[in-house]
Amino acid sequence: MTSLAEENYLKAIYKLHERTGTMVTTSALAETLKVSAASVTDFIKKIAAKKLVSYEKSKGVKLTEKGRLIAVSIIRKHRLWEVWLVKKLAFKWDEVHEIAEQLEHVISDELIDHLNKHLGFPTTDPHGDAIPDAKGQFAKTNSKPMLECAEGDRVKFIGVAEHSNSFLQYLTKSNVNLGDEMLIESIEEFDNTFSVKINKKENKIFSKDVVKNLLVAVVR
Amino acid sequence: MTSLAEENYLKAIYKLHERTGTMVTTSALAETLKVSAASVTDFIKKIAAKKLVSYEKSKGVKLTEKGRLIAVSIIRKHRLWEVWLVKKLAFKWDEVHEIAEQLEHVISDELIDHLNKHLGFPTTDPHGDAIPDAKGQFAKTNSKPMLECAEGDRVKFIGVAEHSNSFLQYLTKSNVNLGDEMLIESIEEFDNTFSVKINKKENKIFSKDVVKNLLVAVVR
DNA sequence: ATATGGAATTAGGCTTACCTAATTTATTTT
DNA sequence: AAAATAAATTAGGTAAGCCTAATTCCATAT
Repeated sequence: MTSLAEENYLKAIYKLHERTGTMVTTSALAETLKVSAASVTDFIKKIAAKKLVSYEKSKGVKLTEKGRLIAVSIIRKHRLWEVWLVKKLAFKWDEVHEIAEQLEHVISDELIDHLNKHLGFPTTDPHGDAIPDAKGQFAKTNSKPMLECAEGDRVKFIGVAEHSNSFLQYLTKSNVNLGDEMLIESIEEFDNTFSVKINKKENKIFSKDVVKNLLVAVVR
Repeated sequence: MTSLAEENYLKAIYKLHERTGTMVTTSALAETLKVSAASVTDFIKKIAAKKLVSYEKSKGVKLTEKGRLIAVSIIRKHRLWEVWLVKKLAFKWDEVHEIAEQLEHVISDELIDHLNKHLGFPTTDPHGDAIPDAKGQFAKTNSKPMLECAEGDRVKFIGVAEHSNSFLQYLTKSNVNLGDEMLIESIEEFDNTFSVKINKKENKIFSKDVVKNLLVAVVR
């Protein structure tokens, strides 16, 4: 018996913890869920009573293993639906989030199994994020922000650290796509502007704001 | 702004009206929605205030055009999802109802358009029910229960009047499938048992309870 | 060690969609 | 037509998930 609200709280706690690595604060949750801090305090007490989170008054919350499994199953569903929307329904990668936010709450393990099979058991979503398996395990990846690369590195673009429509649309418009191979030709030390050769053809200039959000894997 | 509960009430009213042809009673709604009659009276007043139904106290409700359009759009989504579940995900026709009951409430016109296209613009669902178009129009069909046929009629099995799992599973088990051609060889006058030749090969005996739920179109 | 500003909690309320019990209305049966 | 029965409505109440306003807690600066 997991309500819609519960699923959204657990998912938000998971994602905030992923970003910060610390306990999740009431105000951060209120901000992401667009509800008042008072509502968050209220709700947290309820899910703490159900042992989905551990709660330290005035300090914040952390998912229990039970809560984590629910959160991850929602994320799994969300990402599988995103793959479907892009691969089968021809949506763009910047159009799928809101729809997947609804689809992720549909309850049927058989549905998810069939969908997973229909998609050929994908391991990443259209933004390069890993899809956890049915047991809640993530394959670990060796990606890092391009910002951490050095001149001369040859890398593959495998994910984004920022999922806003404006960033995704900037990449689409610039014809930068997941899977592209990139050679970092030079880095301007002053402002971290990167000069990159893409797929051995085009040259592109990326600002620091861009390279810190491009996740890459070093090739060779 | 149509809530989940509203969508379910409107759909239930639509379906009950379709079966009975009359105003829909409080008790019939309570029965199908599995809520108390008092809750129904309550809710009906709210949707009547929104002009989704016309309500005559103690007599029942009828959908307004506004309410009908919402109900039909839910039915459209439900049936498109059922097609997807059967055609693309390989579910059986008796496994899709509950899942489609959840998917039908996902809100995105673009999603439905893309899904419709992905499915090749189907006009009927896996049970032979017509899928209304985006404007809420149904193509009219000329189907009738096999019970109304005469000896010697050659017909095509195009739908079911009863959607229970037990009936659907009976048909599957008997290897009777949508699209089968059937020749009515004889009818036992006493109890309306039909002897039918299917696809010019197998002979089958159908009880009255079966033939009244097989919807067919006369061929030629 | 204390004051202060921001974060969190408590108190008290609201709305939605449900409930049971009591009452009223409508339909049958006698 | 009156009585009995069935259906519908009203009255009063609950839980979930939200709100604002008031209060308390906590970290930091003085």
